[in-house]
Amino acid sequence: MSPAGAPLTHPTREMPANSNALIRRLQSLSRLTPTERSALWELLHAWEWVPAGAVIEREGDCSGAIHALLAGLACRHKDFRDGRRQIIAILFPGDLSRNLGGAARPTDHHVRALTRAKVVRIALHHLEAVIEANPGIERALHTATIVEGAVLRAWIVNLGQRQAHERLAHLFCEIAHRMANCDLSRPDGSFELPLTQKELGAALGLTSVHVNRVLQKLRAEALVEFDNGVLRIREMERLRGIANFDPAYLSNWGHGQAP
Amino acid sequence: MSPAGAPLTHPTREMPANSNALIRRLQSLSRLTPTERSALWELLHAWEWVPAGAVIEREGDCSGAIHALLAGLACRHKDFRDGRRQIIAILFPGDLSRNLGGAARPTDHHVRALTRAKVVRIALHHLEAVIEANPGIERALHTATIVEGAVLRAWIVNLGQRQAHERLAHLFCEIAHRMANCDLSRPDGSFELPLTQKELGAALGLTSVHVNRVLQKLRAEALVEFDNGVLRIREMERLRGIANFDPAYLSNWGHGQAP
DNA sequence: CGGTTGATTGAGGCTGCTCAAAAGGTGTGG
DNA sequence: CCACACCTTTTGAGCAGCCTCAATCAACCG
Repeated sequence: MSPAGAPLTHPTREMPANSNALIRRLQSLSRLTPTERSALWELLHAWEWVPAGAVIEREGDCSGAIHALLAGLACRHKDFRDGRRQIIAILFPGDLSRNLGGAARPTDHHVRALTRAKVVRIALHHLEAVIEANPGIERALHTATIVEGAVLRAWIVNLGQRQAHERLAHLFCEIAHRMANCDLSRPDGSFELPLTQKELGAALGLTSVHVNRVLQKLRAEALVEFDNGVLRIREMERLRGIANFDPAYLSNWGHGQAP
Repeated sequence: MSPAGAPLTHPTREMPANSNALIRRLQSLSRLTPTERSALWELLHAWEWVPAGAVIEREGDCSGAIHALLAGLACRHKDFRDGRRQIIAILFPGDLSRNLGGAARPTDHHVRALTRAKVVRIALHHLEAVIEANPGIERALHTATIVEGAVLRAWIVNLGQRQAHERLAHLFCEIAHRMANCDLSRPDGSFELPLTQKELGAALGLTSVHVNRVLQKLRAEALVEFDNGVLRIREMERLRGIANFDPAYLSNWGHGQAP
């Protein structure tokens, strides 16, 4: 809890680095020096809460800023004119709205808060200046981009090859692992997941009606409980078997430190 | 053909940089100095041809090397034990088997030649040394990663929301644009695309039987011709309309130079 | 010529969609 | 406190997109 303030020059007593989701994330991807941690900390103090449903970044935006999610859940999604919506990715605390290096391009999708969310806007020139002085941060950000790419590929496989119940099972497995990585799981393994069935459908390429029926089947087989925005996976092993889920893609073996 | 052992002081007459697909690609993503171009050239002289179907990189591989595709087509794909296969991405000349920074992790999918392909293996430590001396190369590689991410997101939308005929139309549009970017289109806009209907199905999450029927419909409406491994889009505008295709995600506006 | 691979066609069936309506929950205003 | 609107979940009936299985045809190759 307390900052573990090992002074280099003298990293402030005010920097509870471990309480910041982005710093925690980057630290798990690549080692950060105390200087780098405090440089990050400087970027992140002007956060604010936004309500569920708020648009964090609009499609077409090229305002020269990126946003970091510090608490809550968000998603990337693309809307069609006829009402179809695809959720492309789910963002957890510590995720960024854009990848470094692509920040100058207009975004091709919306980023939206799925829950009340703690968000900080980071001006691009500001971030670049910090990176300039702290190459370790750049390395960590690029590693984050790599892991995100692996998740996108897993989603493609999920949408392309699996049937509805396998698809939902896989999504639940992924979310459970990422929740645990963010320390958002309760002791019994359950966690808050305030997604509607419509939103699950938008992530899975299914209608909310069908999600409902599939969910009932998973419930009936005592695999999961999902009520009141809380998901509890009762039999992870069987669920993993159904989904053919392998969590390797979510971690960063090989580079930096392992979780 | 000949390795062009150029001293980096004088940018040799032997370096037809524009004849190398990777150099051309990176150049289009970010400006490269002559020194950087020749440093890249050094990395790429030991290429070889591999036959169609050859595995370029195996799932689970962590050999400390990445592969660059210099000619031909390749794909990333994931296989299930029961025979299902999803093609996750199509690689064009100038694409890499892995993203820089993730090269030390074991790959989570196969990379396979779709046609006879010109491939060069690049040892990781070698690449890192070159990047160390030429930061412009690193920037270009990261931009390539960003663009690749945009393509993955477009595939997720395609698989999740579009019906078979829209899906196929979208894939054809994407391929046509990327072919043109690689100067692989003929004057009449047609190009070689030696994919089987089974492979198209594996990319689109459809069976080859259904791909066949959808293809017939597109043909019947005079939208495309697809015979003998050659695709010709006869009415790009209408095809784009069906697919709801917007090519913006394939380019790199904002950073470096525009195509 | 037989063997193999890919394209094509047909019949039938299942998964997941559409349309519709009812039930449960929540917040708002009278 | 109730009435009302609104959203989400749930359920049902019918349909359609896509799959499965199977067979035929065409091209290529040793």
